[in-house]
Amino acid sequence: MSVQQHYRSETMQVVPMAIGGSMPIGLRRDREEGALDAIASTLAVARGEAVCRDGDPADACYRIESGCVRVSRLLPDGRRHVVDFLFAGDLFGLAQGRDYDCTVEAICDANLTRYPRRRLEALAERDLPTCNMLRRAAGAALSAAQRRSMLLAQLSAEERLAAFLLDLAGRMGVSRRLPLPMCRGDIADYLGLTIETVSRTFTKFRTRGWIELRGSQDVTLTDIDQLADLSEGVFALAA
Amino acid sequence: MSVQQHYRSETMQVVPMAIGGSMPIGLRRDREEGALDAIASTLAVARGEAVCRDGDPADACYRIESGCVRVSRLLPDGRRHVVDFLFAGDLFGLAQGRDYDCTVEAICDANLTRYPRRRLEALAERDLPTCNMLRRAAGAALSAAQRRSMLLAQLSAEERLAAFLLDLAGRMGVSRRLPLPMCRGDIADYLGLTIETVSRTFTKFRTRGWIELRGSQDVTLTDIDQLADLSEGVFALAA
DNA sequence: CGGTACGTTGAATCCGATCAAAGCGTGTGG
DNA sequence: CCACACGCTTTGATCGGATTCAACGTACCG
Repeated sequence: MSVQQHYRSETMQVVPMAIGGSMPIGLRRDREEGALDAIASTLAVARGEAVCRDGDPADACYRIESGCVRVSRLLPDGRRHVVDFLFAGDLFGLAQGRDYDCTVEAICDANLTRYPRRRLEALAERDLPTCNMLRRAAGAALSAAQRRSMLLAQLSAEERLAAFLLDLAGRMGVSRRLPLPMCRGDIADYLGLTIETVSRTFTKFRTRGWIELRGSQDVTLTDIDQLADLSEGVFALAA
Repeated sequence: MSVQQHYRSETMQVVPMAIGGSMPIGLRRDREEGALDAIASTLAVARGEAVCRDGDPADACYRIESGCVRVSRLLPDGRRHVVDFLFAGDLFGLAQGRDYDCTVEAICDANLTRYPRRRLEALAERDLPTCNMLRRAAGAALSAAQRRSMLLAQLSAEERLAAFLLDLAGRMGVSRRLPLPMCRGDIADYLGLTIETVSRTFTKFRTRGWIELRGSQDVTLTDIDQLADLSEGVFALAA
């Protein structure tokens, strides 16, 4: 069974999240694009570079065109939380606060489209198609965020990693071979685990023959049924 | 320091979440209410009764007018996850799927306003103010859901309960004395802990003099600073 | 070559889960 | 009115999965 099949049940378009009140989306280039294009500019970000930082004035919203970015926050005591990984088609930055409450960094070279926040908000206020698109995007992102809460609240380390791998494969549109753009530490902070636990769990999956690893960032899912079974259908609830 | 002060930093209006792609909100009765009122009806639900069940056709969206409801889901293996508790002003049911993916039950007698889903969606499609209100509500709900993910991923049992109590006090609009409408099991399934751990943590807080308990559902927050300190500012990030 | 950053593996520890039993409160029926 | 049962909560003892601490391996780069 392919990953796509597992994920077909989802809302069709793979939908990620976004940052603090900002939403992630599967924005479609279609009719109304004209209005959006009028205020858009493009931006290339090299691997490791930040797009914005927690605390900066939130003056723009972005769409990922290619590459992958990591959205993260720090707790006062230094613990880091990875809010999400965003891929092509995802939006972020529609925060309601004056400032960003997340840091966004490229983990692969990425190309973004930039929408000035004031102008995008003004457009949404008066343009029904834009408003509806953002509304739908936010709804989908909310749905994804709630599934993630369930994952974090109820699943074990193995279950979390299995769900993560399947979700990622679905979002990246691959069926078996999955090039992981992020490092173990990123995955750990995303899943609420430690680096060591993530690493050990990868090893377990490998020794059970559920995945193959050709280097730490190149995973092949060899037994998707087992992984899906373990993941408790967290990402197939909207069946 | 009062709980309100701790929470003033939040988006003004206390904003809860909603169910699967549906959003929770602080809906304001204002100008455009006319259009919404035209399709609204009211509904009283007694404590313990269900408003809708996971798997039912999702034919309506609701706003809580009074009381409190619990939104929950079951994993295939029987584990339960409490997605949220909703109070007066909160919305739920704007799911994108054909069916509800959550069960919603009253934990206090509650009064709801019911909006037929097809008509509400049609209204949002053509009415800019309604669309914008839903868009904002979804954004706020998303922001809240992301804070909750951080809580679940990074905080210890004590930190989670402290954050929960402060959040609840803020949402219920009380400063110190907090009538808990939900039982220990509900809190456990909301925070990703067990009943026993929740109970023990309440006891710890009591013996440290941070809270007083007059019966298990009547809590008084006596040292909010300590609780806020423990909660790592998870609910004050949008400062 | 070192050096550095990342990943894996091992051993010890700890927090929260699990198993078990005992309190408590409320409501119902004898 | 009391006895009892049932549901919820608290507390105790033990277990186990994930973290922590530590070491080693590996790849990349100056």
